[in-house]
Parts: sequence; structure tokens; C-alpha cells
Amino acid sequence: MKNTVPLKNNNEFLKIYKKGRFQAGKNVVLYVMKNRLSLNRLGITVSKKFGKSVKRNRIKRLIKENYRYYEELIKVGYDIVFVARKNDCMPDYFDIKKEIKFLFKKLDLFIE
RNA sequence: UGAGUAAGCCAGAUAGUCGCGGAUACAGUGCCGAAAGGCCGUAUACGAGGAAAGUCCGGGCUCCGUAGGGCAGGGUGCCGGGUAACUCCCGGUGAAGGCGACUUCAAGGAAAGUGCAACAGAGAUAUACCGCCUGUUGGAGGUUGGAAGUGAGAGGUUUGACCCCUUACUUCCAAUCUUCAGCAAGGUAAGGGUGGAAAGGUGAGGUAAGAGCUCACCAGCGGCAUGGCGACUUGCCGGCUAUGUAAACCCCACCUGGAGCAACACCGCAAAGAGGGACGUUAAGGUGGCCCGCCAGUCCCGGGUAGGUGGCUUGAGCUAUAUAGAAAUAUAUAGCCUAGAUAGAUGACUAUCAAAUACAGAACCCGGCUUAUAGACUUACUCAUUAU
RNA sequence: CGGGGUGUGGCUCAGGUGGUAGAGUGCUUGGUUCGGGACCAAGAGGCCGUGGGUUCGAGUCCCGCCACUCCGA
Repeated sequence: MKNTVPLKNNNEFLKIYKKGRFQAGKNVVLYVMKNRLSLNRLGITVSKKFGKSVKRNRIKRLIKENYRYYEELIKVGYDIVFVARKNDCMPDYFDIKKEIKFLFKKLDLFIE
């Protein structure tokens, strides 16, 4: 991931939840805020309520993989946070892919 | 063939494309830096589990100055062995369950002492309500004996009265038996009916009625002998009966200082810990409950950062073989190096295999236990049925 | 990652020393009132988080799980 660094601090997450734009999907919620850098910063959050550690790791990996797929197609200079939502059945790779495409479109992040 | 018991093993594989982590090697007159080095790039091999989980035990390691003794507290609890250690493992003993293979068991002491045992029941750790028996008092009835009276008969003296004998009936007295009622009386604990439990069980003798009162067998207790390292087994003898509960206090034996890698050590940042104040050798303080012992300093106060490095993976390690042992396990030899992250690396897609799906993700490290778990396989054994 | 704590009527909590599980509030019914509230009386509602064990008998004692929650740089 060339243009992306991970987002680490808790207060950065809080800032994005408070001031950023968001769009909710079935399995994930996407928060987006402009930063003044020439890169994107990515954060993924999964709460303990989602499941045990295997499930939490699984959803994180699926989101990361899909972000990697779309990375070159989206605009630069944003903080992006994904929040996994608890659902009855575990989503697979293609569910997440579809949903992330939909969310990016809604928040107008694709390069024209 | 069916049903079952025990032990063990695997935890998708192969190929391709993209992606992640640390390690090693290489390269670029690349970027940052005074340098050490870091970042970017390429290649190579490696990269979660049988439970990584729960954190229930044990140990290593680190710090608390030392980690000593005693008390308290906590833990363990049939016997022998294994181990660094254990609440673990192996083998055995006993008890319980199963037709059996086999499984399960916190399995020391209740005769050191204390506590508790609701309700029910006559009575709850010994008692005596009912009952049974004896004694005694009274009533009723039967039998026997005696006395009196009446009637009848016979006899004697006879006019008769009267006397004697026999028999029947009535009354009274005594003895005895049966039965009923009572007793501030005694004996008894077989029977009643409650309860989880009523001071051994069954049968016979015995007795006024009964009772281990006596005897036989059984259970339990003690002693001796036998076999065994031992738990214990088997046999003989003795006394004659001992409620349950110790996952109630307790007694006995053994073990046990506390805290945890967010321990801890070093570096850096910061106006600043190389600071200030208080107490002190008769004392106070520390030793994470107390005392003794020991120590020589101890205690209190105020700000910020929450960064980096080490600890961090070569270890009670893994594999193979041999030897010792019944086994757990130990020893020897040879070979191997097999995650080490720090917001936290293993993922995605395609194809093939009949199918790829369970529980589930290392965080200082080991040995166990417990719990979760789709499917597939191997070995040994038991029972039932059929055929030979 | 490590160390603790708590689960009892719908809700907030007692009971923890083995012997029929209780309080307040809420709910239902009746009374009182013209009606409501307040008040009075009666009642329902619990296998004490869950699975075993010890015991004659566990909410209580012991062991294993589950859920929630607090603390530690």
C-alpha cells in the first residue's frame, strides 16, 4: 500500500467520528475526513462485541484486502475509518467488496 | 454383521496470481543523518494451536536489602514410584457401577474434644408413650376345703324335741385359677410407627416377660500370625456393639514469604529526582498478617512523558535409534534450529481431489488440568447373532 | 496480557452462621371518592446465572462453565 499509512491514536479516531462524514452499510460503517497530507490514513475498528479474536481478525483482513484492491482508484488526502458491525452471519469476501464499492461511491471518493 | 470399551493419530493437500511480518544476502554515486544506523528496492527460505482458550494448579525468570525460625492463614490427604515441581502422570489396594471389555472415586481420623441433626416421632444420642410381665388393691366367675342354715332320705335314742351320717341348695370365710379395672410401684426394650439415622442382622435356646442373657452364621471392632516395601489380603483368637456429619470447627502428617514481563534494567524527553521537608541509633521504620531474629537508614511531598532498547526466544527443546523399567520416565549417541509481533504479521481469488466444513489466533517461557471441537483413520479388546 | 469483584420476583437490594426465600417499588383485584391521586385490605409473580458433587436436606459448603463489571504502564 503505497499511499497509505495506518491510523493509530485513539484521539485521531475520535476526531474523525466527531467531525467526519459517514455512511453506514450492512456490515461496515465508513467514516471519512479530509487531512492536509499527501497520503491516505486508514483505520479499522472492530469491537469486542463482534466476536472472538478469530472473527475479529477475519473481518479486519477482509476489509484490508478490499481496501488494497480499491486503493489506486480513490482520491488521496483523506482519513478513512472502517467500523465493523455485528451481523448474524459472517460476511464473505464478495459481500464486503460490494459494500465498500457502494460506500466509496456514496461518499464520492472515486477518481473521475 | 451389529452394539460397545480403551488407546492413539490427523486438523486439508497440490499448483498459480496478488498481499503481509521479522530474518539473511545483495544492489542503487537513491533519500535522511556528523556517525552508528534508518527508510525505499530485489531475491531466498521461514512464519499460530491441539487446544494458542479458561487462567484452575505447578515451576523457571525478575524485583521486594537477606528469604531464616515460630504462630496465624492457605493448600494437599489410600499405598508405591516418576518429575524441576504439582491439586499432574504411571502402577497397585479398597469401595461403587456395568453381563463384559472397562469406568468412576477430595478414599486419613467420628474410640482427643466441641458444634449441628429442621419437620415428623413416645424417644435423636438416649428415652420409656402404648404394649408385655411381676407385685399390689378392688370387682366378677370357676374349683377345692371348712362353718352355719334350710329341705329330703336313712340310722340311733325315742312320745317328741334332740344327736349323728349321706346328699342337694343358699350364705359366709380361706386357698387357688381365669378375667376386668386401677396404681407418683417394679422389670423389660422383642413389638408399634416416624425418620436419613432408634445402640448390630437372621435363626434357635432361654425367660414371669424379655434382652448378646447363651449359641451358630454374617457384618463391624481389637489382637496375633501369614504373604506383600506398603495400602491391604488370608487365617485364628478375643471382647460383645461403636448414629451421621470433618467439601462444620478441629486433630494428625506433609507443603507453603509476597508480587508479577503492564515484573524489572538501561537510555531519552522535561523548568526539575544528583530536589525539598521530616524522623532517627534507648527509638522509629522496613521485612506486603503478627512475633522473634535480621537490616542500617527510613518515611513523606510536588511536575511531566507516556517514547526507544533490552528482557524475547537454544529450550526441563524437537526428531530418530539403542539401553534400563510392568509403565510413567530416565540415560546415551547422532542429527536439527522451528514465529517473535508491539494497534499487533498467515489473507484473497482460481483450478483439481466426492466434500473442505468444526472449535478456534502466539504476546516472557515451559509442565499439567479443565472446557470447546466438523470429519477421517489405525490398533487392541468385550458382548450378541449367524455360518463353518 | 495480568489481577480482583458481582449474578436472588419486572426494577433496586437483604438473606450467606445449611432446615418452608424476604423488603421497598411496580403489577392485579376489592374498598374509599362524583372520578383520579394518595390511603386501606387481599393476591399473583422465584426450580436464587448454569452443570455436577458433599449432605437426610444446599440460595448458603466444594468443583467446573457462562455472562457482566472494576483495577494495573
